[in-house]
Amino acid sequence: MTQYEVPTLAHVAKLAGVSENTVSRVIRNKGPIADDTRSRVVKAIETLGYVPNRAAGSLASSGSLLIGVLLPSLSNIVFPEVLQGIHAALATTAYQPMVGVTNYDANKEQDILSSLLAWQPAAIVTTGFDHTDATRRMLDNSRVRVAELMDIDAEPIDVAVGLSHRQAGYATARHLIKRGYRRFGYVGHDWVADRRARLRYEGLCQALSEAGLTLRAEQRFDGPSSTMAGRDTLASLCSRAPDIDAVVFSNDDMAVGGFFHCLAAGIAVRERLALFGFNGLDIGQVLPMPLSTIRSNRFLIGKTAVEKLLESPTRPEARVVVDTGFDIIEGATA
Amino acid sequence: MTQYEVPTLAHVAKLAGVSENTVSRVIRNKGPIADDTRSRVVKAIETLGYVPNRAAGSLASSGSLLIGVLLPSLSNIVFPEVLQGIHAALATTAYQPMVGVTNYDANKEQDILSSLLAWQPAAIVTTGFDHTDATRRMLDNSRVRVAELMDIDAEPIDVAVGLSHRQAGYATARHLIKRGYRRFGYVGHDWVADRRARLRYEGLCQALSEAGLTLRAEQRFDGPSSTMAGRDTLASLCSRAPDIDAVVFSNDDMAVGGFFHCLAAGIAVRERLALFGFNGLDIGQVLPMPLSTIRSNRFLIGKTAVEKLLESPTRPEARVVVDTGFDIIEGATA
DNA sequence: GCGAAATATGTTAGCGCTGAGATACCGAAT
DNA sequence: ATTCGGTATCTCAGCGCTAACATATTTCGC
Repeated sequence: MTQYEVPTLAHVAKLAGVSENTVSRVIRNKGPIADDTRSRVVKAIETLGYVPNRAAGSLASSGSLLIGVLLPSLSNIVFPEVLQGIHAALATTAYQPMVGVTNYDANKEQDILSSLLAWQPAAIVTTGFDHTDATRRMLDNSRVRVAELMDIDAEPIDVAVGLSHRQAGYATARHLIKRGYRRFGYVGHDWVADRRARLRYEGLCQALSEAGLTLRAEQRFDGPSSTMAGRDTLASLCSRAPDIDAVVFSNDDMAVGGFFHCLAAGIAVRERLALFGFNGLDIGQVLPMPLSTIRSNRFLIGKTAVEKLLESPTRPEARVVVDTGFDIIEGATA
Repeated sequence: MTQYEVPTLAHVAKLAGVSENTVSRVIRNKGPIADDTRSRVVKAIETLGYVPNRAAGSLASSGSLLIGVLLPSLSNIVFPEVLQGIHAALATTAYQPMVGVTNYDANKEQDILSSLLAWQPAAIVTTGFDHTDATRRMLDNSRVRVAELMDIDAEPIDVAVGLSHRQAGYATARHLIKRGYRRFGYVGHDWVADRRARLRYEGLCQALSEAGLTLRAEQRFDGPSSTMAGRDTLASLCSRAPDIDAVVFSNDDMAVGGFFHCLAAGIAVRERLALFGFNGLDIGQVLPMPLSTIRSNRFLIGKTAVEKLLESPTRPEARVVVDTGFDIIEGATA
């Protein structure tokens, strides 16, 4: 080995005085190895600073220790949290995640998926059920395990882990009705991209309708959710419908923005106008009045998904749906 | 090809009636190809649903289109933003990022780095200058390109992209002094992990000292930064040192928490107590009073780093330092 | 109209590793 | 002693692709 050559298995094998295959087995902890041999090999690896070439390994074994992860966005803190759960579940294993960001675009998802599949991942973790036909076909052909996260309101390809957003919306309305609110408003964001926000909205409307109520006013910001969008959209809603007594927001980011609007406009939160979010983000719970909202267990969703996937290398007969549930956080704003 | 076999180059080549190499060249857009041949190949690829095996490609060409990314955390929104910049710069290329999360732990960074290097990435993007010796050695041996992000207050391995945190701290103090504040407090978080927070602190102290001032009181939360930590730590600082007129926070998360404390405790922000953060996060700018802070250009840092790395596949002679700068956001809290 | 350059494609030898099977050695049971 | 099963190791082909070179065909300058 010259000074400028990256060491390979062969170099390690030669230095340790064993065959390449033996080195390989030491590294992968596979098959019986004499203690003496093992320590010689380990020493050789350290001496050379050998780093295995996984491309070669993956090629030879036609498989890899990669988990492909497809997330719609990283600016919405919810998804980094899911990713943390995924990392947590993988921490004790030899698997590594490989992350792609789709910007809520099914075609982009398809592109990224194909480049992820090119690495022969052991499994794919993706978000929601909105996939192109080509995406579904690729997933089927590759026969990798697939987890679809966040949502359980549809039939999964293999595993789904999440919560029923429809039920969450429904529960929101029931909770607010029980607390005496009657004149409801809704502040949302672009739900072409965010199908789950729409499901919550539908659940909300259904519960209202069952109680003989309707939304007095609603307004959707035409773009992704953000605190600023929540603040401005609530401002606009209030000027159009000053008589509402409770506003449901599409999520906590929007709701926190709404809270700031109330603060600036001198609207007494809860007494004059109740605010309700979704997600249970930290930021909502640190407000001078903790935000009333629903906790979705993002970390748990990521973690559970990976655990389920690693249970078996091949798809089981039956599809699996894991409901990670949700809790109402009473808070002080509704 | 039987029904349950994944198609390879050979299958495509046979179907299109050309050699494997020709197919490979069509896929990689390399070398001259007759239009007629190209379309036959493309059609064959589509017919078979062929997905190239990158492990094989990477092995054959001893290189890959991967960029290894090492981030200390995903819960601090700053890093997802950097990652977005990285994604943005890669979007027009065939490169893919492969992300690892180190939890601010240099040993974990080392472990993850070695598994990233096992995929023969074209470049590594990491955070800060705190690496173990083994990490430095691995990076040197592999001779991949390396970008160290966020910070430019030390000598980089190859490329550094970020801002001078020392100067940012210094500028904070100068700004506040100019506005008439004299009795300073500091609220921070665990800076064993977050070296950059400490650099800002040092710059701050230096500027104060040059102006004949000192920190009247300071308190550090023993854990990662968060809104809640900021709120509670400011509360504690205020009870110990009620006479201060300005508080510098280690970052915006902490500062927003501080703002909430003032709100809840009825402290008039700016009139009685000025608040100053760092980062220029959205959340700070949506408060009823926009937070006075310093904008660090996270997205730009990620984007620039990737652009610099892709300029050349090998390390240039001279090390490169890109200062993405910072701006003072005047805001309304200081 | 001939050689040189440009264009288009084919051939071959690995890249570094792992799976399958072969081999060698040992102690225990017959 | 012979067989046997277990343990430890080796041999070797080949995963799917690409680099390098070889070959064929066309184009063009003069």
